[in-house]
Amino acid sequence: MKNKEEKRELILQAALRNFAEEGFDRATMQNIAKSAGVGKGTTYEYFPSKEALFCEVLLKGISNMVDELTAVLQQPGTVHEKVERLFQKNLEIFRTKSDLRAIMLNNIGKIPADLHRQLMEKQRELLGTMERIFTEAIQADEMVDVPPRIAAAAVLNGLQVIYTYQLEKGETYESVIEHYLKLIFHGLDKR
Amino acid sequence: MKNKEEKRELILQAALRNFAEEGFDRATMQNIAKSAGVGKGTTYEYFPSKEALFCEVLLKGISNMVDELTAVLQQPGTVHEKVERLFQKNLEIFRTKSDLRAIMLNNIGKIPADLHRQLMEKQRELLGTMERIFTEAIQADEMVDVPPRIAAAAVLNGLQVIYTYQLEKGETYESVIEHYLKLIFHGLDKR
Amino acid sequence: MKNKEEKRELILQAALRNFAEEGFDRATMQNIAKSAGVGKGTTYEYFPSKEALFCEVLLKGISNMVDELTAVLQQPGTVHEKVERLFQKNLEIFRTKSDLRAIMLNNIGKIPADLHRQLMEKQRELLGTMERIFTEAIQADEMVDVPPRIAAAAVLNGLQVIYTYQLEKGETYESVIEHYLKLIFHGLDKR
Amino acid sequence: MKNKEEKRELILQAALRNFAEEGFDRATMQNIAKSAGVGKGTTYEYFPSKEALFCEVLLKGISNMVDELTAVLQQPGTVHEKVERLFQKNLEIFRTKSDLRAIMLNNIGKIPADLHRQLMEKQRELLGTMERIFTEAIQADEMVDVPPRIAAAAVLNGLQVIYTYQLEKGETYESVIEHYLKLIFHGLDKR
DNA sequence: TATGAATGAGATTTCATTCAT
DNA sequence: TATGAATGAAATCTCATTCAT
Repeated sequence: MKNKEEKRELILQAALRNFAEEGFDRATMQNIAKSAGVGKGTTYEYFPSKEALFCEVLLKGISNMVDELTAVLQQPGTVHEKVERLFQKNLEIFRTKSDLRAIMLNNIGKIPADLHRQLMEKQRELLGTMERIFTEAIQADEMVDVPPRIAAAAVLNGLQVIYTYQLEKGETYESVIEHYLKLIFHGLDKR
Repeated sequence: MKNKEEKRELILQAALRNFAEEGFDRATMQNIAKSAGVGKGTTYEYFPSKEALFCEVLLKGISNMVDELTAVLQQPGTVHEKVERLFQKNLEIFRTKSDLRAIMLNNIGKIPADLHRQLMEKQRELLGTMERIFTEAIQADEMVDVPPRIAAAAVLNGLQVIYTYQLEKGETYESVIEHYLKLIFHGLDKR
Repeated sequence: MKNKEEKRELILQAALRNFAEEGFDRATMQNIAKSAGVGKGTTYEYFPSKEALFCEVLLKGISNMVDELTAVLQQPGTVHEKVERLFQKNLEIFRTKSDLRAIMLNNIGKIPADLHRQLMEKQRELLGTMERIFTEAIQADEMVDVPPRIAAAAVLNGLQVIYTYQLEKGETYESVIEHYLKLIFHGLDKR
Repeated sequence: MKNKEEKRELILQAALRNFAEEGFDRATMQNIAKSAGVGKGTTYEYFPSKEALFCEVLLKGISNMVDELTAVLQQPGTVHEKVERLFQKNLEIFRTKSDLRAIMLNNIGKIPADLHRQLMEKQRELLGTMERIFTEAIQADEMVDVPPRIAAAAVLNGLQVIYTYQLEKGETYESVIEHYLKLIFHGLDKR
């Protein structure tokens, strides 16, 4: 017999898959339970409602993701190195956690205000970290003097390109990122 | 008495509002009809199904939006001017067409394959226009030599910042855009 | 412009076809009107309701059918000849008025009590005619002495065989009827 | 608490009654559920759709009926005895299973092609049994030499008389059957 | 008189949630 | 604790009928 924590985790993972594939409304507790290999009623022993389950899936997933991104930013190095590692980690997440991103993309409107606040808070954490790095870099004369918060937002927003960009023949995500980073650091204008 | 085209438009607008506020699944034909000031059955006189209505709302909205953005890119000017106008038009759309964006954000998963293809096509049009502008600018030695498609994707992706950025005290979207454009053209690195 | 009676007839015929193909519930006034080449509202100028239209279609059709069958019974001849003509006329009706029979088969339950009474009355007329013929034949010692009403019911019931019998290779309805008549007159027992 | 099989049976019986009284289209799952003493959703736990429920009701009922009729034909005896028992069993069914017949009469058009094939197959079984009996009887010189299949169809068709015949004062179904059988065996002609 | 746009009652079906076992 | 049978609210869609033109 599995212990409680393991079964809880099983349900969370099954929910992640189902919400990703079907979206919040179309995913059913029935299927989530079946995916998890438990009875329908059992899910309600661990989570009080479908919405609560959804929230936990999302909060946990996003938190992990943000934590991973934050971690690479906090490793020592230049701004260049940090941003580059950020994009590489982002690619890794894109490749390994498609479920989470699918949920994010399709269910933003289903997120209760309460959870939304928590999620924004998490995101702001990452933005804050990025901003701090830029502030220091500006002070250290390591980069151009732009409002660091806007720069941080711009770079973080750039992480999304990978989710919409259609690879051309011969391109790899790695090569795209390489060019993308060049743009971020050099800009469009010639020097 | 309104004529048929006007009533159709009325329903489309009511649907836009409802889909934006509730998402596809939660929005009900009942409410859309009430919003439009018509009976439930009447909506079915104009649109064969909820999905068909949804598709038309989306296709029409996105098409208009892309057309507007494309239009400003095609007015004469330097790359600088074009990209700047693009961001300003984007801000204008953001301020006037929040409903459409809300639908886009929350219902990607509900978009039928058929419509999805049409939408991607529209989006590719815009990307293509941007890419062509960059290609010419590179040939004219007006901008740095990066793969123009990637640059185009980067700039277009940048349009989304406005939808997530949280204004600080004293900031306006106009000032944010100003800094943002500076980043796009100059990059983070000092010269 | 057609006159009123012609348009009425047009609607009745369209209704006959539609009720036959779809059954009472599935047939729609919309389609009936379209089949008749008139507007939806127009049908209501001629018939107060869907049910009323259905009743008139049925009553008219059955009345015609019974009248045709009655007519052949009233032509002079022996019992043999009359019953034989009855079956032949029945075959003719089967071949030319499949719509009416389709309605009869599938919509008995939809027939309002009021119409049902009228229909039974019509049927009883035919039964009565047949019964009278048998009564006379018995008195004339032309046929065996059985309760003429039961004999009449048996023969009339026999008319239905044609609607369920599946022809074998080489058989024709004509040949089936020939054997069938032999049975009616001679019975199963050897003599 | 009833077990699953019993509840299933309860719903089937409620459906039988409702389909008989209202016809397929007018009968509602709501009412069927109420008749069965269960909730609306419960019916869908046992039958995937209204149509599936209808099919099962019909197939089960007809199968039972045909099996009962077949059984009496297979008991030993002369052709006379067999046909007589057939009519008596038919009367018994008529008296005890009016619901089923009502459905048959009023909903032929609602029967899905798939079920229709199964039903015809069942009916053909009975026709085949009857035909075989007649074939043997003819070979044994026990009855007149008519195509046995036609004779079988005629006799089986005769079973329906009971569903349309209106009893006169002083008549009973038993007496009607008695005369009817006489007709089948002796025919109308005098000897 | 002829029309068809407008309507809303009503049907089937889904599924989150409860609760007896 | 774990289960799944039972439930009914709610959503989409159909169509007879009305009525303004």
